[in-house]
Amino acid sequence: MVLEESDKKQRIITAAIDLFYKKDFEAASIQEITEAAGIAKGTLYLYFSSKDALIDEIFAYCNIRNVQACDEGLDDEPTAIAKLQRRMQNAIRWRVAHKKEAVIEQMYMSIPGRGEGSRYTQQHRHFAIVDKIIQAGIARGEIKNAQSSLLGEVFFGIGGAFYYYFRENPRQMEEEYPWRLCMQMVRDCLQADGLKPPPDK
Amino acid sequence: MVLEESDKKQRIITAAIDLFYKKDFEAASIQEITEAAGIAKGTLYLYFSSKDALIDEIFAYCNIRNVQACDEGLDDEPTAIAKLQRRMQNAIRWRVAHKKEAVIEQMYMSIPGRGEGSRYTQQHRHFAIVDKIIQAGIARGEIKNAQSSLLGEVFFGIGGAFYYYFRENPRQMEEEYPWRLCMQMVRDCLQADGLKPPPDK
Amino acid sequence: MVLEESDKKQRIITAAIDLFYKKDFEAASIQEITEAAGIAKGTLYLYFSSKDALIDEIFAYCNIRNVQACDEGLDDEPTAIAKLQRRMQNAIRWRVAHKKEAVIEQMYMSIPGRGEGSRYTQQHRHFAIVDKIIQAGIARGEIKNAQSSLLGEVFFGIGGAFYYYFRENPRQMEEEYPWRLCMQMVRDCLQADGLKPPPDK
Amino acid sequence: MVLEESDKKQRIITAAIDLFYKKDFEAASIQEITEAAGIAKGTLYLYFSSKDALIDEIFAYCNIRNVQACDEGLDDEPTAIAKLQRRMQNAIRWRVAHKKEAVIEQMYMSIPGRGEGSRYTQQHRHFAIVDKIIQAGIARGEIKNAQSSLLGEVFFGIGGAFYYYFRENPRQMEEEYPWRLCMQMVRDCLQADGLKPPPDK
DNA sequence: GATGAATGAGGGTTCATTCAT
DNA sequence: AATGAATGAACCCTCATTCAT
Repeated sequence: MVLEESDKKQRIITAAIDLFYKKDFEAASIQEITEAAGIAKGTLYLYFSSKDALIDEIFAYCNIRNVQACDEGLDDEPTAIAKLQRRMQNAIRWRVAHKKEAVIEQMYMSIPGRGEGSRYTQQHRHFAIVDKIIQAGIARGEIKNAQSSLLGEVFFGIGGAFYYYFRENPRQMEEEYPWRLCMQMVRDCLQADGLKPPPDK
Repeated sequence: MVLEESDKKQRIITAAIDLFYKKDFEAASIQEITEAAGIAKGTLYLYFSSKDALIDEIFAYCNIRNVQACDEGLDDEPTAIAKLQRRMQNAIRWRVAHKKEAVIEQMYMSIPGRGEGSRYTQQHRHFAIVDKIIQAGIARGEIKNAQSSLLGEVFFGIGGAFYYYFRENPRQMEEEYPWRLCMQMVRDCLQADGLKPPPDK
Repeated sequence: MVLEESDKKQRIITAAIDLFYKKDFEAASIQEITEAAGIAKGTLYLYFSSKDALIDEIFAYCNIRNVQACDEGLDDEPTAIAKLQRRMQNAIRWRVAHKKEAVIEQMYMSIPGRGEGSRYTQQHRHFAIVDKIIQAGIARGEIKNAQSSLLGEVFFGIGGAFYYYFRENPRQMEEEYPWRLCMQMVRDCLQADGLKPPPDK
Repeated sequence: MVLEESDKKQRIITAAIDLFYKKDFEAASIQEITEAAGIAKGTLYLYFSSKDALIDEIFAYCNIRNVQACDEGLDDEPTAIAKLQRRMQNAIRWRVAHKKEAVIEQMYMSIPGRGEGSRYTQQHRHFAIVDKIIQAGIARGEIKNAQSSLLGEVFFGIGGAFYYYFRENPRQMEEEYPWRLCMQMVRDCLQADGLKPPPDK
C-alpha cells in the first residue's frame, strides 16, 4: 500500500542491472538504460542525480539484497562455525540465483576509487557481520586465535571458490559431496586447533 | 646494449600501468597517459595500434611477469602440496611487491567480454599450471579426489585472502605465524583424507 | 502547417551544401558545418548518423531535386527528340539556377568508390530516364540505331557543354541563338539518319 | 644521360598515381604513397614540398602527357574539323590506355578551389589548343560562327561521352561504326552551316 | 512528473610535416 | 641524400547532463 517505489524507478533499476551486467558500468550508456526501461532520458534524472549516483544506488540495491539473503537464519545456528557455514550456503545460493546482481556487486568493488582498499573494507556489510561472528568465535575459543580480518578473507575466499564452481557447474549444487567439502573446508580453516596463538603484536 | 625495448614504449607502459591502476582502464585517457609518459599523443600510436591493444598488452605484460614469478622453483618441490604451497608464497609475495600490476591483472579479467566466464578460465596461465599440479596430485592419491577445477578455485581463493591480508598488513609478512597458517590451510583444504570420492559423474 | 522538416535539419542541409560546394566533402569539417548552421556539433548527429550519411543524404537531396526538375513536362512532348530537348533545357536551367547543388551532385559521383564506373551507371536516375526515352526513340526509328548507352553519354556530354557555357555566360541564356544551337546539336547527334545500324554485337 | 628524373622521384609519382586513382587525393596518405614507392616518409619531402605540391605536380604530369598525346599529328591534318577529329581520337585512345592518369586529371579539376571555373579554364592546355583550332576554323568559315568557348565545350562533351563508352566497352574500339559516329557528330556539331551568326554582342 | 532536443566537453585516432641522426 | 621517430593540430564522434515545453 505504502512505500512502493515508483514504478519508473524500479524499471530503471532493472534495466540498469541488466546492462551493467552485460556491458560494464562505463559501457552502458544512459541512453541505453532509459531505452531499455522504456522512459525518456531526462526522466532518469528525476530519480538519480547522476550516472555515478545511479551506479552507487544499483550497487547498494544489489548489496543489500545479498546481505539480507546471507543473513537469513543465522540466529538459529548455535556455534560460530555453524553460523559461518550457514552463511556461506546462503551466499552461494543467492549469488548463483542472482548472477547479475552478484557480478555487479563484485564489479563495483573492483573499481579503483569506488571501493577502495581490501575487500574487507569494501564489502563492509558482509564483512562487518562475518567479522562479528568470527570475533565471537575467537572469544569463545571456538575459532582460531588469528586476526579476524584474515580469517574473514579466508572465509570469503573459500566462498568465492565454491560460488564460481557452482556457477559453472550448476548441477553440482544438487549433489551432497561438494557441499560437504565446502563445509569441511570452512571448519578446517577456521576452527581452533592446538596451535599457539601468535605472540601478540 | 642490444635489443632493449624502446625507451618510449617502456615509458608508455609504466605510465599506463600507473594510471590504469589509479583510475581504471576506461577512466584513464590516452591524453593523460601520454602526458604522464612525457610524449605526444600521436606517439603512443607508434607503439600500440589502439587503446584496446594497449590495454591488452599491459595485461599481458603484468600477467606474464606474475606467472613467471609464481612458477619460480616449483620443480624443486617434491610433492604436489609442496609445489602448491611454494606457488602460493611466490604469488603472494609478487603481488604485494607489484601491487599495481596485480590490481591491473585482476581488473582486466573482470571486464565483461574481455575475460569471460569463471576465473578458472580467465587466468588461463595461472590456472593451467595449478590444475596440472592438482591433477598430478590427485592421480598420486596425494590430493583430494575432487574436481580439480574446484580445488583450483579454492587454492586461489585462499591465496587471494592472504594476499589481501598481507597487502593491508605488510609487516605480517615478516612473521612466521600467518605463513604457517596459510600453508596449513592449503594442506587442509587440498590434501587427500579418508573421504570417499564423489560417486563419479 | 504540419510535417515540415525540422528547422535544424534544414539549416544543416543548407550549411552543408554551401560548404561542400566551396570546400569539397572531405575538406568541410563537421565543426564548420555546424558552426555555419548555428548549432552545436553534437546536434548534427541527431539528424545524421555520420558524416558519410550526411554526404549521402546531401547528394540524394540534390539529385532528387535535379531529377524532378529535369523531368518536368516531358510527357507533353510528342517525340523522343522533343522530350530529350525539353529535358536538356530543364537540366541546364536547373543547374544554372542551383549551381551549388549541381556541383555537389557531380562531385559526389566522381568520388572513387562512391559512384563507380561510367557516368551512365552513376547518375542512375538521370540515365535511366534518358535511356528509356532513347530506347523508345530507337524502337520507333526516330533515333539512331546505336547503343542507347552511347547516345545517352553524348546527350549528357552536350548538356554539360552548354551548362558550363551558360554558367560562365549567364546572359547568353536570354539569347535565342545558343538554345537553338543546343537543340540542333541534340537533333543532329541523336536523330536517325540513313546510316546502317551496326552489324550487331 | 642527362635530365633523367631521379629514380626515387619517379617511383613516388608512379605510386602516387596508383593510389590517387584508387583512393582519391585525400584518402591516399603520404604514408601509403611512400610505402608503395619503397622509400621513407621524409624522403618524399625532398622531392615535393608538400602533399598539395605533390598533387599539383601529379596533375601536371598526367595533364602534360595527355596533352602531348592529344596533339600528335595534328599538323598533318588539313582542315580544322579534321584536326579536331584527329585530336578526339588521340584523346580517347590515350585516356582508355591510361585510365589512371585520365581519372586523376579529371578528379583534380573537380576539386573546388583547385581547378576553378568552367572546364574551359581548368583544362587550360587542352582548351587553349582546341580553342585555337576552332577560332582558326571560324575565321576560315569552316566552323560555325559561334562562341569558340561554347564549341570547345561541346567538343569535349562529345569526347567525354565516347571515352566513357569505350572505357566500359573496350571491344567497341575495334569496330568501325562507333568511330564513324563519333567523327560524324564532331562534324555535325561544329561544321559551319547556313545559319546566321549571332548578332555580335 | 515527464519529455527528448540540444549541448559541448572530451574521447580515440589520423596524418602531414619536421628534424636529429 | 635519406631516414623514420616524433609531433600535435585537427578530425569525427559519443554521451552525461540540462531545460524549455
